Amino acid sequence: MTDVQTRKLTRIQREKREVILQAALNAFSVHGLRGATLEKIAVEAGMSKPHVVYYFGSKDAIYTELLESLLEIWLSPLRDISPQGDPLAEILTYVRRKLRMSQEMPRESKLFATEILHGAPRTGASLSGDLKELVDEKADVISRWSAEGRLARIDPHHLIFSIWAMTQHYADFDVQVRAVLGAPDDAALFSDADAFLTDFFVRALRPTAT
Amino acid sequence: MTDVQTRKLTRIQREKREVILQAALNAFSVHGLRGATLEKIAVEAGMSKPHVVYYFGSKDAIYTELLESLLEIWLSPLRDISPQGDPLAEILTYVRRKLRMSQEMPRESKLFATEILHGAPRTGASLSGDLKELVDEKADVISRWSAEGRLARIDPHHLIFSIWAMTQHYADFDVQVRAVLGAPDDAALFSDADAFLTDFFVRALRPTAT
DNA sequence: GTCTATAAATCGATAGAC
DNA sequence: GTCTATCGATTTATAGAC
Repeated sequence: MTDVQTRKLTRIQREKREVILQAALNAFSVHGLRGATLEKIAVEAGMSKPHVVYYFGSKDAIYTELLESLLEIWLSPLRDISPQGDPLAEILTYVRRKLRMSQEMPRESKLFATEILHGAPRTGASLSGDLKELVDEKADVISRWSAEGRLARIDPHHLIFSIWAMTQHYADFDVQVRAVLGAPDDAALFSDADAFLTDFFVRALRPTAT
Repeated sequence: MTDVQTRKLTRIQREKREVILQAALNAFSVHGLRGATLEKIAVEAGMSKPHVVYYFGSKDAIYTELLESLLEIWLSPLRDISPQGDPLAEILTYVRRKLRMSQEMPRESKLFATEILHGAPRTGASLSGDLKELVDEKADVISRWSAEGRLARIDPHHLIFSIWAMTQHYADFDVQVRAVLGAPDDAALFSDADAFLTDFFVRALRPTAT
């Protein structure tokens, strides 16, 4: 390992790495790992191809670094679900934060989507390890809420899947969504989606009166 | 154009093309257009690389042919929603057929998912043309049902998006779903998903008593 | 129709000057 | 640290024998 990655970084080095990571995120999120080229990343980052390699060692290393550095942010809304909060409010907040992330971080959403779609060769261990642990923990919380009658009886794991699916759909398949809706502006689209999802989950999750 | 595609096909030619298309579907659905190689397709199809090219002209042509030939099947459940049927039953049937397609045709689901995720360069016109037309038509039907009080008041376009998202999630992100659930067998997973989705959409769509 | 051999292009990564 | 030039590997597609 002779790349700059393994040593202490100066401010300028950190900034350069950040520029490269942003350019790489643009490329990878649209074309995938194989489809994106070092050349395209270098041009967008405003430096030469060897210079990009100099900072990360390889194209693969940039991709892996992106995935790892974004994972915590990506999972934070789920992590923040609190057992002490109001059940319906906690879940609605989670849904809304995930939807807002689809609006504000569509590239990150697509990056994870392609990675998992292609079999998660770099993230497989993390999925069945840390992610499973986190989801199981929150699923337990939701189960308890259901058992206490504070939430409709519902399979907590599949509920979490449904939230992932519905919110990330607006980022991952935005081309299709916008084509079908006739290219609405961003604000209108996500405002409608927020209203829809809120209403949808309230109906599905409000405990039925006994 | 000198490939066999442009001429009338014998039975043997059709069968060979079908073998190639199946091998290509395996490769493209896992690795995407760029990630899949002609070599891998040829090996799996049991013939040489030039032979594969001989039958379709190019790797791109195989990919495009796959997308086009699968589109009708892929949209048929939506097309079959009948304005004459019972509203809730029609939509639940749609949800279940889409979920069954995720179980039985995961490769096709992933093929469309990667295509749209990467910006739908080959399908863009079809999305804002035929697909938009079909979705708008069915959205009108759902709107009428809502207006007549036979279904909850709900945004029909976003309802259709939510059905796409939740059902296709089980095919497109199956690696993640299985990792989080601890690798359940196929039958159990989709049986649970069916029960969850049925219950979920019944709650969300049943008209509220006035 | 089907193959082997290979051309042609692309792309990730390295060498070496400054 | 940063560049130009280029290597070497991969990969799509073609040439040409059978």
